[in-house]
Amino acid sequence: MNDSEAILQRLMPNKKRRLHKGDHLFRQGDHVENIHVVCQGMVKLIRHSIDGDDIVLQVAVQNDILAEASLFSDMYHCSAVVHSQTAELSCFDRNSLLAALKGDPDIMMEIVALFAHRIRKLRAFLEIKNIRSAKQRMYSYFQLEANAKHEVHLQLTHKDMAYQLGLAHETFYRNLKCLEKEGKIIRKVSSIQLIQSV
Amino acid sequence: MNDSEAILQRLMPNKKRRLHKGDHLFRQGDHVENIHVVCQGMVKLIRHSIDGDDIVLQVAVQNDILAEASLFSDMYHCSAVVHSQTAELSCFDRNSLLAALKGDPDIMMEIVALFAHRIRKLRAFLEIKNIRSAKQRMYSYFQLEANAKHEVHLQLTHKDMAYQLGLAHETFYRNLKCLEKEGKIIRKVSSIQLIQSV
DNA sequence: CGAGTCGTTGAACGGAATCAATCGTCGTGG
DNA sequence: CCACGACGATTGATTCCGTTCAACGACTCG
Repeated sequence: MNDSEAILQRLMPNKKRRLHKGDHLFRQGDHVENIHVVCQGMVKLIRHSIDGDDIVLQVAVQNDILAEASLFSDMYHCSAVVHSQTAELSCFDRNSLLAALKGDPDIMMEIVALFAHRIRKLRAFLEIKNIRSAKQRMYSYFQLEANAKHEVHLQLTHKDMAYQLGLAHETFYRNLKCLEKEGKIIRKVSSIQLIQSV
Repeated sequence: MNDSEAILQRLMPNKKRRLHKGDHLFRQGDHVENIHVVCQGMVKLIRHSIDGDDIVLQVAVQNDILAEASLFSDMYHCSAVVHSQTAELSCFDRNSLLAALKGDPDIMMEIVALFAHRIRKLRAFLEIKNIRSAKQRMYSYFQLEANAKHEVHLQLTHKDMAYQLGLAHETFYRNLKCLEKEGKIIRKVSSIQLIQSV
């Protein structure tokens, strides 16, 4: 269960699907029938362009809604392929969802809030990727993801985090070690503790 | 006028504000009174952390809504500073906006659609920033921004585009030249024409 | 038990950042 | 009206840091 799924579930029942690496959830050009939320695993959204170049539009992990925009489109503008060994998805019928939304302004407002929150986070992330230094970029990321106790709860593997930060995983490991050595963070089993400097 | 402003204007009247470089639109901790849309110029959203590090959350340009999430918060979680020489903003009273939204499900749905669209674009952008090669990153960006005629209309200066792509502006110029030399693009006065390969 | 992947470290290379300098343009103010 | 400053656009030279290639141990899952 996760935020996105929880809100949508209050609107209508959902179905769970379990898929495996390489499976297509949908293909570019398909008619939009379902809206999906990732419960477990990793799904890549890919846009195929005319000249053969594929652009990766999103690497969706836990709690991500697959192609929010497909709610408002009859056709998928990209393909979704499972990238992890397995993936579990929550499916909602698109038309029922739209109808239910229209009939429930309160939940619609919650959706607006959820989306607004996502946008803020994505924007912050974009700026973090403008930081040249790998170490600083990582540290800013931790600051952003940290809770009130300055803990970063790790939901992704280090390798996946490295990818999201736009770093080679080796660089990520090296700088993680370095940050620890400098006393700026403490690595724990499934979290990272940030240390306040002064 | 722009998309964001247009939708909000149908809900309620707005006020225009003109500001200058260095002006604060609001400060972290301030009570949220207005929602702003950038009409012209560049505004930086900055979060100040306890240990003095400032994280840039967003560099807002034309058509961007400043801190969508502030709609659902009583206090600003970041400061907004004008970064260009001048900036023109459209202001909407937050409480009136919320009330108007609740009373108009159709427009609320449009907002959901607008946000969904933004999210998709931001996600695509994030993935583009994972492309290591400057040239490929730029080309993917152009593909993403291109209209049906494979034209990219330039709203930002090259320097600003470079920044958004996370590149030094020199690198941007060099690779722009290179892409043109390779016949992949044609530079025009206020647009770039993409050439389909094969 | 073996395949696959994560986590980790080392060495070398390459490409982007950085520093630096020039030209053109635009706006401003004396 | 022109001189001046500010900034965008452009190119060259050099440096540096992140990528890449490579290799290994640990762990999980079938």
